[in-house]
Amino acid sequence: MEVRAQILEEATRLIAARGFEGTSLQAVADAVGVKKPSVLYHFPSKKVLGQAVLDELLSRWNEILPKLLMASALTGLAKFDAVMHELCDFFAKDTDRARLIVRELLDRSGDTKSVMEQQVRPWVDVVASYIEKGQASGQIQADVDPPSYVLHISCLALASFSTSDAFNTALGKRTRGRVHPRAQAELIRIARTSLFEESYLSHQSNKSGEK
Amino acid sequence: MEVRAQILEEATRLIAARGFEGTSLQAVADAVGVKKPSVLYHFPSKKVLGQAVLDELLSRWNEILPKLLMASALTGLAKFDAVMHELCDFFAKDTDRARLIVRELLDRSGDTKSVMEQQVRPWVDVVASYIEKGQASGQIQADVDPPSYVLHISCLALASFSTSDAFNTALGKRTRGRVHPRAQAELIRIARTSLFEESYLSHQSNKSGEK
DNA sequence: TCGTTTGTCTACCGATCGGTAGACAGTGGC
DNA sequence: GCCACTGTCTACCGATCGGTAGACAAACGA
Repeated sequence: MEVRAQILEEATRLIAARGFEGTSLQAVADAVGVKKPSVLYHFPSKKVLGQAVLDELLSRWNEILPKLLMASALTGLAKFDAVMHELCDFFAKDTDRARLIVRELLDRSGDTKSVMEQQVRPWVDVVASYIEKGQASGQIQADVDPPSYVLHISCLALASFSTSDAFNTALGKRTRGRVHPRAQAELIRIARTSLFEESYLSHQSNKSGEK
Repeated sequence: MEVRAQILEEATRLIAARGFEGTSLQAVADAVGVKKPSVLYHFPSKKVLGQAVLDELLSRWNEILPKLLMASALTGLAKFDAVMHELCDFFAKDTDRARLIVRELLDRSGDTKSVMEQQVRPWVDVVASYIEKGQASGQIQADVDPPSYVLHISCLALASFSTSDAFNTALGKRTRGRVHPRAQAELIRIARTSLFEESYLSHQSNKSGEK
Protein backbone atom coordinates (compact mmCIF):
# COMPACT_ATOMS: atom_id res chain seq x y z
CA MET A 1 0.00 0.00 0.00
CA GLU A 2 3.03 2.21 0.42
CA VAL A 3 3.78 2.37 -3.31
CA ARG A 4 0.23 3.28 -4.22
CA ALA A 5 0.35 6.30 -1.92
CA GLN A 6 3.70 7.38 -3.38
CA ILE A 7 2.32 7.12 -6.91
CA LEU A 8 -0.66 9.26 -5.94
CA GLU A 9 1.63 11.80 -4.32
CA GLU A 10 4.06 12.10 -7.23
CA ALA A 11 1.23 12.15 -9.76
CA THR A 12 -0.39 15.00 -7.84
CA ARG A 13 2.85 16.95 -7.84
CA LEU A 14 3.53 16.36 -11.54
CA ILE A 15 0.00 17.01 -12.78
CA ALA A 16 -0.18 20.20 -10.74
CA ALA A 17 3.11 21.38 -12.23
CA ARG A 18 2.82 20.23 -15.84
CA GLY A 19 -0.85 19.40 -16.36
CA PHE A 20 -2.57 16.08 -17.04
CA GLU A 21 -1.64 15.96 -20.74
CA GLY A 22 1.89 17.09 -19.95
CA THR A 23 2.47 14.26 -17.45
CA SER A 24 3.31 10.77 -18.76
CA LEU A 25 2.94 7.55 -16.82
CA GLN A 26 6.65 7.05 -17.42
CA ALA A 27 7.41 10.32 -15.63
CA VAL A 28 5.27 9.28 -12.66
CA ALA A 29 6.95 5.87 -12.52
CA ASP A 30 10.42 7.46 -12.66
CA ALA A 31 9.51 9.91 -9.88
CA VAL A 32 8.41 7.06 -7.62
CA GLY A 33 11.27 4.79 -8.61
CA VAL A 34 9.26 1.92 -10.10
CA LYS A 35 8.53 0.73 -13.64
CA LYS A 36 5.53 1.87 -15.65
CA PRO A 37 3.49 -1.38 -15.40
CA SER A 38 3.65 -1.09 -11.60
CA VAL A 39 1.85 2.24 -11.88
CA LEU A 40 -0.78 0.62 -14.09
CA TYR A 41 -1.15 -2.20 -11.58
CA HIS A 42 -2.31 0.21 -8.85
CA PHE A 43 -4.27 2.48 -11.21
CA PRO A 44 -5.72 0.62 -14.20
CA SER A 45 -5.44 3.60 -16.55
CA LYS A 46 -4.05 7.11 -16.70
CA LYS A 47 -7.57 8.54 -16.55
CA VAL A 48 -8.25 6.63 -13.33
CA LEU A 49 -5.01 7.97 -11.84
CA GLY A 50 -5.97 11.52 -12.77
CA GLN A 51 -9.39 11.09 -11.23
CA ALA A 52 -7.85 9.60 -8.08
CA VAL A 53 -5.71 12.74 -7.74
CA LEU A 54 -8.84 14.89 -7.96
CA ASP A 55 -10.78 12.64 -5.58
CA GLU A 56 -7.96 12.92 -3.04
CA LEU A 57 -8.13 16.71 -3.35
CA LEU A 58 -11.90 16.69 -2.95
CA SER A 59 -11.73 14.55 0.18
CA ARG A 60 -9.19 16.95 1.72
CA TRP A 61 -11.58 19.78 0.92
CA ASN A 62 -14.48 17.93 2.51
CA GLU A 63 -12.39 17.64 5.67
CA ILE A 64 -12.34 21.39 6.19
CA LEU A 65 -15.77 22.17 4.74
CA PRO A 66 -17.49 21.57 8.09
CA LYS A 67 -15.01 23.89 9.80
CA LEU A 68 -15.81 26.49 7.15
CA LEU A 69 -19.55 26.65 7.51
CA MET A 70 -20.23 24.92 10.82
CA ALA A 71 -18.40 27.81 12.40
CA SER A 72 -21.98 28.98 12.48
CA ALA A 73 -21.74 30.03 16.08
CA LEU A 74 -19.83 33.04 14.77
CA THR A 75 -21.48 35.89 12.98
CA GLY A 76 -20.49 38.89 10.90
CA LEU A 77 -16.84 39.81 10.80
CA ALA A 78 -15.73 36.97 13.09
CA LYS A 79 -17.36 34.41 10.79
CA PHE A 80 -15.83 36.10 7.74
CA ASP A 81 -12.37 36.02 9.26
CA ALA A 82 -12.75 32.35 10.22
CA VAL A 83 -13.84 31.39 6.71
CA MET A 84 -11.10 33.35 4.96
CA HIS A 85 -8.53 31.97 7.38
CA GLU A 86 -9.55 28.38 6.69
CA LEU A 87 -9.71 29.02 2.94
CA CYS A 88 -6.22 30.51 2.79
CA ASP A 89 -4.85 27.80 5.07
CA PHE A 90 -6.24 25.10 2.82
CA PHE A 91 -4.35 26.37 -0.20
CA ALA A 92 -1.27 27.45 1.74
CA LYS A 93 -0.84 23.95 3.20
CA ASP A 94 -0.32 22.49 -0.26
CA THR A 95 0.30 24.81 -3.18
CA ASP A 96 -0.60 22.03 -5.62
CA ARG A 97 -4.24 22.25 -4.58
CA ALA A 98 -5.02 25.60 -6.19
CA ARG A 99 -3.08 24.63 -9.30
CA LEU A 100 -5.01 21.38 -9.68
CA ILE A 101 -8.37 23.12 -9.37
CA VAL A 102 -7.49 25.88 -11.83
CA ARG A 103 -6.18 23.32 -14.32
CA GLU A 104 -9.36 21.29 -13.95
CA LEU A 105 -11.48 24.39 -14.57
CA LEU A 106 -9.46 25.25 -17.68
CA ASP A 107 -9.09 21.75 -19.14
CA ARG A 108 -12.62 20.51 -18.62
CA SER A 109 -14.73 23.64 -18.48
CA GLY A 110 -17.50 21.77 -20.27
CA ASP A 111 -17.41 18.54 -18.27
CA THR A 112 -17.51 20.32 -14.93
CA LYS A 113 -21.01 21.65 -15.57
CA SER A 114 -22.79 19.02 -13.52
CA VAL A 115 -20.18 19.23 -10.75
CA MET A 116 -20.67 22.97 -10.66
CA GLU A 117 -24.43 22.72 -10.47
CA GLN A 118 -24.51 19.91 -7.93
CA GLN A 119 -21.48 20.60 -5.73
CA VAL A 120 -20.45 24.23 -6.01
CA ARG A 121 -23.68 26.08 -6.53
CA PRO A 122 -25.38 24.94 -3.30
CA TRP A 123 -22.29 26.01 -1.39
CA VAL A 124 -22.31 29.40 -3.12
CA ASP A 125 -26.01 29.80 -2.34
CA VAL A 126 -25.44 29.12 1.34
CA VAL A 127 -22.72 31.75 1.64
CA ALA A 128 -24.76 34.15 -0.50
CA SER A 129 -27.71 33.80 1.84
CA TYR A 130 -25.48 34.71 4.80
CA ILE A 131 -24.38 37.80 2.90
CA GLU A 132 -27.99 38.74 2.21
CA LYS A 133 -28.73 38.53 5.92
CA GLY A 134 -25.82 40.86 6.54
CA GLN A 135 -27.20 43.27 3.97
CA ALA A 136 -30.61 43.22 5.65
CA SER A 137 -29.02 44.07 8.99
CA GLY A 138 -26.87 46.80 7.48
CA GLN A 139 -23.50 45.19 8.25
CA ILE A 140 -22.82 44.42 4.61
CA GLN A 141 -22.82 46.86 1.72
CA ALA A 142 -26.16 46.93 -0.09
CA ASP A 143 -24.70 46.92 -3.60
CA VAL A 144 -22.82 43.66 -3.15
CA ASP A 145 -24.07 40.99 -5.58
CA PRO A 146 -23.78 38.02 -3.19
CA PRO A 147 -23.30 35.05 -5.57
CA SER A 148 -20.95 37.00 -7.83
CA TYR A 149 -19.00 38.19 -4.80
CA VAL A 150 -18.53 34.67 -3.47
CA LEU A 151 -17.30 33.32 -6.80
CA HIS A 152 -15.01 36.27 -7.43
CA ILE A 153 -13.33 35.94 -4.06
CA SER A 154 -12.99 32.19 -4.61
CA CYS A 155 -11.45 32.89 -8.02
CA LEU A 156 -9.14 35.46 -6.48
CA ALA A 157 -7.85 33.05 -3.87
CA LEU A 158 -7.47 30.24 -6.43
CA ALA A 159 -5.60 32.40 -8.94
CA SER A 160 -3.34 34.12 -6.43
CA PHE A 161 -2.32 30.86 -4.77
CA SER A 162 -1.97 28.88 -7.99
CA THR A 163 0.30 31.49 -9.55
CA SER A 164 2.11 32.30 -6.33
CA ASP A 165 5.59 31.80 -7.79
CA ALA A 166 5.08 34.22 -10.68
CA PHE A 167 3.12 36.44 -8.29
CA ASN A 168 6.03 36.75 -5.87
CA THR A 169 8.49 37.35 -8.68
CA ALA A 170 6.37 40.24 -9.95
CA LEU A 171 6.29 41.55 -6.39
CA GLY A 172 10.06 41.27 -6.15
CA LYS A 173 9.74 38.89 -3.20
CA ARG A 174 11.63 35.65 -2.92
CA THR A 175 9.01 33.76 -0.95
CA ARG A 176 9.10 30.58 -2.99
CA GLY A 177 6.29 28.10 -3.14
CA ARG A 178 3.77 30.06 -1.15
CA VAL A 179 1.98 33.39 -1.13
CA HIS A 180 3.89 36.13 0.61
CA PRO A 181 2.35 37.10 3.98
CA ARG A 182 1.78 40.68 2.85
CA ALA A 183 0.04 39.47 -0.30
CA GLN A 184 -2.18 37.14 1.72
CA ALA A 185 -3.06 39.93 4.11
CA GLU A 186 -3.95 42.14 1.15
CA LEU A 187 -6.15 39.40 -0.28
CA ILE A 188 -8.14 39.22 2.94
CA ARG A 189 -8.26 43.02 3.17
CA ILE A 190 -9.70 43.25 -0.37
CA ALA A 191 -12.34 40.66 0.43
CA ARG A 192 -13.29 42.28 3.74
CA THR A 193 -13.29 45.90 2.61
CA SER A 194 -15.41 45.16 -0.45
CA LEU A 195 -17.98 43.31 1.64
CA PHE A 196 -18.66 45.02 4.96
CA GLU A 197 -19.93 48.54 5.57
CA GLU A 198 -17.09 50.76 6.71
CA SER A 199 -19.11 51.84 9.74
CA TYR A 200 -19.45 48.20 10.82
CA LEU A 201 -15.74 47.54 10.34
CA SER A 202 -14.63 50.56 12.36
CA HIS A 203 -17.14 49.68 15.07
CA GLN A 204 -15.78 46.11 15.27
CA SER A 205 -12.17 47.23 15.37
CA ASN A 206 -12.96 49.71 18.13
CA LYS A 207 -14.65 46.96 20.11
CA SER A 208 -11.81 44.48 19.74
CA GLY A 209 -9.07 47.07 19.89
CA GLU A 210 -7.67 45.62 16.66
CA LYS A 211 -5.31 47.75 14.55
CA MET B 1 -0.35 34.42 -46.09
CA GLU B 2 -3.95 33.51 -45.53
CA VAL B 3 -3.20 29.97 -44.33
CA ARG B 4 -0.58 31.15 -41.85
CA ALA B 5 -3.11 33.44 -40.17
CA GLN B 6 -5.67 30.63 -40.02
CA ILE B 7 -3.13 28.29 -38.43
CA LEU B 8 -2.31 30.92 -35.82
CA GLU B 9 -6.00 31.47 -35.13
CA GLU B 10 -6.90 27.79 -34.76
CA ALA B 11 -3.77 27.10 -32.71
CA THR B 12 -4.73 29.93 -30.36
CA ARG B 13 -8.22 28.53 -29.95
CA LEU B 14 -7.03 24.97 -29.38
CA ILE B 15 -4.17 25.80 -27.01
CA ALA B 16 -6.45 28.05 -24.96
CA ALA B 17 -9.00 25.26 -24.71
CA ARG B 18 -6.80 22.18 -24.24
CA GLY B 19 -3.35 23.52 -23.35
CA PHE B 20 -0.08 23.38 -25.26
CA GLU B 21 0.68 19.76 -24.38
CA GLY B 22 -2.90 18.76 -25.09
CA THR B 23 -2.87 20.22 -28.60
CA SER B 24 -1.22 18.21 -31.40
CA LEU B 25 -0.03 19.63 -34.70
CA GLN B 26 -2.39 17.16 -36.35
CA ALA B 27 -5.34 18.71 -34.51
CA VAL B 28 -4.29 22.20 -35.64
CA ALA B 29 -3.90 21.01 -39.24
CA ASP B 30 -7.31 19.33 -39.18
CA ALA B 31 -8.94 22.47 -37.76
CA VAL B 32 -7.50 24.58 -40.57
CA GLY B 33 -8.14 21.98 -43.24
CA VAL B 34 -4.56 21.36 -44.34
CA LYS B 35 -2.04 18.56 -43.79
CA LYS B 36 0.45 18.54 -40.95
CA PRO B 37 3.58 19.37 -43.01
CA SER B 38 1.86 22.56 -44.19
CA VAL B 39 1.65 23.69 -40.58
CA LEU B 40 5.34 22.93 -40.14
CA TYR B 41 6.12 24.90 -43.30
CA HIS B 42 4.73 28.11 -41.78
CA PHE B 43 5.98 27.41 -38.26
CA PRO B 44 9.19 25.36 -38.20
CA SER B 45 8.34 23.62 -34.93
CA LYS B 46 5.53 23.25 -32.44
CA LYS B 47 7.44 25.36 -29.95
CA VAL B 48 7.69 28.20 -32.46
CA LEU B 49 3.96 27.97 -33.12
CA GLY B 50 3.24 28.14 -29.40
CA GLN B 51 5.51 31.16 -29.00
CA ALA B 52 3.85 32.85 -32.00
CA VAL B 53 0.49 32.44 -30.29
CA LEU B 54 1.87 34.14 -27.18
CA ASP B 55 3.59 36.87 -29.22
CA GLU B 56 0.31 37.61 -30.98
CA LEU B 57 -1.39 37.93 -27.60
CA LEU B 58 1.38 40.19 -26.31
CA SER B 59 1.13 42.49 -29.34
CA ARG B 60 -2.64 42.82 -28.82
CA TRP B 61 -1.93 43.74 -25.21
CA ASN B 62 0.63 46.32 -26.27
CA GLU B 63 -2.05 47.90 -28.44
CA ILE B 64 -4.21 48.80 -25.48
CA LEU B 65 -1.40 49.44 -22.98
CA PRO B 66 -1.07 53.09 -24.06
CA LYS B 67 -4.80 53.57 -23.65
CA LEU B 68 -4.51 52.08 -20.18
CA LEU B 69 -1.84 54.30 -18.72
CA MET B 70 -1.69 57.24 -21.15
CA ALA B 71 -5.16 58.03 -19.96
CA SER B 72 -3.04 60.06 -17.64
CA ALA B 73 -5.12 63.15 -18.15
CA LEU B 74 -7.61 61.48 -15.85
CA THR B 75 -7.12 61.19 -12.12
CA GLY B 76 -8.59 59.34 -9.19
CA LEU B 77 -11.84 57.50 -9.76
CA ALA B 78 -12.13 58.50 -13.44
CA LYS B 79 -8.70 57.00 -14.15
CA PHE B 80 -9.58 53.89 -12.19
CA ASP B 81 -12.79 53.41 -14.14
CA ALA B 82 -11.00 53.91 -17.45
CA VAL B 83 -8.32 51.35 -16.59
CA MET B 84 -10.76 48.74 -15.32
CA HIS B 85 -12.98 49.28 -18.36
CA GLU B 86 -10.10 48.74 -20.78
CA LEU B 87 -8.87 45.74 -18.82
CA CYS B 88 -12.26 44.02 -18.83
CA ASP B 89 -12.82 44.90 -22.49
CA PHE B 90 -9.49 43.33 -23.42
CA PHE B 91 -10.44 39.97 -21.95
CA ALA B 92 -14.11 40.20 -22.94
CA LYS B 93 -13.22 40.72 -26.62
CA ASP B 94 -11.54 37.33 -26.79
CA THR B 95 -12.09 34.86 -24.01
CA ASP B 96 -9.02 32.87 -25.13
CA ARG B 97 -6.73 35.63 -23.92
CA ALA B 98 -7.23 35.11 -20.20
CA ARG B 99 -7.04 31.33 -20.62
CA LEU B 100 -3.74 31.57 -22.50
CA ILE B 101 -2.17 33.79 -19.86
CA VAL B 102 -3.30 31.62 -16.96
CA ARG B 103 -2.05 28.48 -18.72
CA GLU B 104 1.27 30.16 -19.37
CA LEU B 105 1.57 31.12 -15.70
CA LEU B 106 0.77 27.55 -14.62
CA ASP B 107 2.85 25.68 -17.20
CA ARG B 108 5.99 27.76 -17.10
CA SER B 109 5.96 29.38 -13.68
CA GLY B 110 9.73 29.05 -13.58
CA ASP B 111 10.54 30.24 -17.09
CA THR B 112 8.42 33.36 -16.75
CA LYS B 113 10.70 34.78 -14.07
CA SER B 114 12.60 37.10 -16.37
CA VAL B 115 9.43 38.12 -18.19
CA MET B 116 7.89 38.94 -14.84
CA GLU B 117 10.83 40.99 -13.70
CA GLN B 118 11.35 42.83 -16.97
CA GLN B 119 7.83 43.24 -18.34
CA VAL B 120 5.30 42.96 -15.55
CA ARG B 121 7.03 44.43 -12.55
CA PRO B 122 7.69 47.89 -14.05
CA TRP B 123 4.04 48.08 -15.00
CA VAL B 124 2.99 47.06 -11.50
CA ASP B 125 5.33 49.66 -10.01
CA VAL B 126 3.83 52.42 -12.14
CA VAL B 127 0.28 51.62 -11.04
CA ALA B 128 1.45 51.15 -7.46
CA SER B 129 3.02 54.60 -7.47
CA TYR B 130 -0.30 56.11 -8.60
CA ILE B 131 -1.99 54.35 -5.73
CA GLU B 132 0.59 55.72 -3.29
CA LYS B 133 -0.15 59.22 -4.53
CA GLY B 134 -3.83 58.57 -3.91
CA GLN B 135 -2.98 57.42 -0.39
CA ALA B 136 -0.99 60.58 0.25
CA SER B 137 -3.91 62.73 -0.83
CA GLY B 138 -6.39 60.71 1.20
CA GLN B 139 -8.46 59.45 -1.72
CA ILE B 140 -7.24 55.88 -1.32
CA GLN B 141 -7.36 53.75 1.82
CA ALA B 142 -4.13 53.93 3.80
CA ASP B 143 -3.91 50.19 4.51
CA VAL B 144 -3.86 49.18 0.86
CA ASP B 145 -0.62 47.40 -0.05
CA PRO B 146 -0.23 48.89 -3.55
CA PRO B 147 1.80 46.23 -5.40
CA SER B 148 -0.13 43.36 -3.83
CA TYR B 149 -3.40 45.10 -4.65
CA VAL B 150 -2.47 45.54 -8.32
CA LEU B 151 -1.46 41.89 -8.71
CA HIS B 152 -4.48 40.56 -6.85
CA ILE B 153 -6.91 42.55 -9.00
CA SER B 154 -5.05 41.39 -12.12
CA CYS B 155 -5.29 37.81 -10.88
CA LEU B 156 -8.96 38.28 -10.12
CA ALA B 157 -9.73 39.52 -13.64
CA LEU B 158 -7.62 36.79 -15.21
CA ALA B 159 -9.19 34.00 -13.19
CA SER B 160 -12.77 35.19 -13.51
CA PHE B 161 -12.54 35.63 -17.27
CA SER B 162 -10.56 32.46 -17.93
CA THR B 163 -13.06 30.33 -16.01
CA SER B 164 -16.10 32.27 -17.18
CA ASP B 165 -17.96 29.18 -18.40
CA ALA B 166 -17.69 27.32 -15.12
CA PHE B 167 -18.23 30.63 -13.33
CA ASN B 168 -21.55 31.25 -15.06
CA THR B 169 -22.68 27.70 -14.48
CA ALA B 170 -22.03 28.08 -10.77
CA LEU B 171 -24.00 31.32 -10.89
CA GLY B 172 -26.86 29.56 -12.66
CA LYS B 173 -26.54 31.93 -15.61
CA ARG B 174 -26.43 30.77 -19.22
CA THR B 175 -24.21 33.54 -20.56
CA ARG B 176 -21.88 31.32 -22.54
CA GLY B 177 -18.38 32.30 -23.50
CA ARG B 178 -18.20 35.55 -21.60
CA VAL B 179 -18.53 36.89 -18.09
CA HIS B 180 -22.07 37.75 -17.10
CA PRO B 181 -22.68 41.54 -16.93
CA ARG B 182 -23.62 41.35 -13.24
CA ALA B 183 -20.45 39.40 -12.47
CA GLN B 184 -18.30 41.92 -14.33
CA ALA B 185 -19.98 44.80 -12.49
CA GLU B 186 -19.29 43.02 -9.20
CA LEU B 187 -15.64 42.56 -10.17
CA ILE B 188 -15.26 46.29 -10.73
CA ARG B 189 -17.16 47.05 -7.53
CA ILE B 190 -14.84 44.80 -5.50
CA ALA B 191 -11.78 46.49 -6.99
CA ARG B 192 -13.14 50.01 -6.45
CA THR B 193 -14.55 49.52 -2.97
CA SER B 194 -11.38 47.89 -1.67
CA LEU B 195 -9.24 50.74 -3.03
CA PHE B 196 -10.85 54.15 -2.50
CA GLU B 197 -11.90 55.78 0.73
CA GLU B 198 -15.65 55.61 1.15
CA SER B 199 -15.79 59.36 1.75
CA TYR B 200 -14.08 59.95 -1.61
CA LEU B 201 -16.43 57.56 -3.43
CA SER B 202 -19.59 59.12 -2.01
CA HIS B 203 -18.24 62.58 -2.75
CA GLN B 204 -17.56 61.58 -6.39
CA SER B 205 -20.97 59.97 -6.85
CA ASN B 206 -22.66 63.05 -5.43
CA LYS B 207 -20.75 65.22 -7.88
CA SER B 208 -21.53 63.13 -10.96
CA GLY B 209 -25.02 62.18 -9.84
CA GLU B 210 -24.12 58.57 -10.52
CA LYS B 211 -26.21 55.80 -8.97
C1' DT C 1 10.26 30.39 -72.49
C1' DC C 2 12.81 28.86 -68.72
C1' DG C 3 14.52 28.76 -63.92
C1' DT C 4 13.30 29.97 -59.29
C1' DT C 5 10.47 30.48 -55.59
C1' DT C 6 6.43 29.39 -52.83
C1' DG C 7 3.39 26.37 -50.85
C1' DT C 8 1.12 21.93 -50.37
C1' DC C 9 1.24 17.39 -50.57
C1' DT C 10 2.44 11.89 -49.78
C1' DA C 11 5.36 8.94 -47.48
C1' DC C 12 8.12 8.10 -44.01
C1' DC C 13 11.27 8.50 -39.60
C1' DG C 14 12.49 7.49 -34.63
C1' DA C 15 10.63 8.41 -30.16
C1' DT C 16 7.22 8.19 -26.98
C1' DC C 17 2.55 7.55 -25.72
C1' DG C 18 -0.98 4.51 -22.90
C1' DG C 19 -1.66 -0.11 -22.22
C1' DT C 20 -1.09 -5.61 -22.24
C1' DA C 21 0.94 -10.39 -21.64
C1' DG C 22 3.20 -13.15 -19.04
C1' DA C 23 7.33 -14.59 -16.26
C1' DC C 24 8.85 -14.45 -11.67
C1' DA C 25 9.58 -13.78 -6.67
C1' DG C 26 7.75 -13.38 -2.22
C1' DT C 27 4.10 -14.45 1.27
C1' DG C 28 0.72 -16.12 3.34
C1' DG C 29 -3.02 -20.10 4.68
C1' DC C 30 -3.87 -24.95 4.80
C1' DG D 1 4.71 -29.16 0.49
C1' DC D 2 1.55 -26.76 -2.15
C1' DC D 3 -1.43 -23.48 -4.00
C1' DA D 4 -3.31 -18.93 -4.40
C1' DC D 5 -2.50 -14.24 -4.15
C1' DT D 6 0.10 -9.97 -4.47
C1' DG D 7 3.17 -7.03 -6.54
C1' DT D 8 6.96 -6.01 -9.66
C1' DC D 9 9.24 -6.82 -13.47
C1' DT D 10 10.83 -7.51 -18.90
C1' DA D 11 9.20 -7.43 -23.34
C1' DC D 12 6.15 -6.02 -26.36
C1' DC D 13 1.84 -3.83 -28.84
C1' DG D 14 -0.50 -0.38 -31.99
C1' DA D 15 -1.24 4.48 -32.11
C1' DT D 16 0.25 8.89 -32.13
C1' DC D 17 3.70 12.27 -31.34
C1' DG D 18 6.86 16.08 -33.58
C1' DG D 19 9.50 16.41 -37.50
C1' DT D 20 11.88 15.38 -42.36
C1' DA D 21 12.54 14.24 -47.42
C1' DG D 22 11.25 14.97 -51.56
C1' DA D 23 7.72 15.06 -55.42
C1' DC D 24 4.80 18.24 -57.51
C1' DA D 25 2.14 22.21 -59.15
C1' DA D 26 1.21 27.01 -59.50
C1' DA D 27 3.02 31.63 -59.75
C1' DC D 28 6.62 34.75 -60.83
C1' DG D 29 10.69 37.27 -62.82
C1' DA D 30 13.89 37.69 -66.46
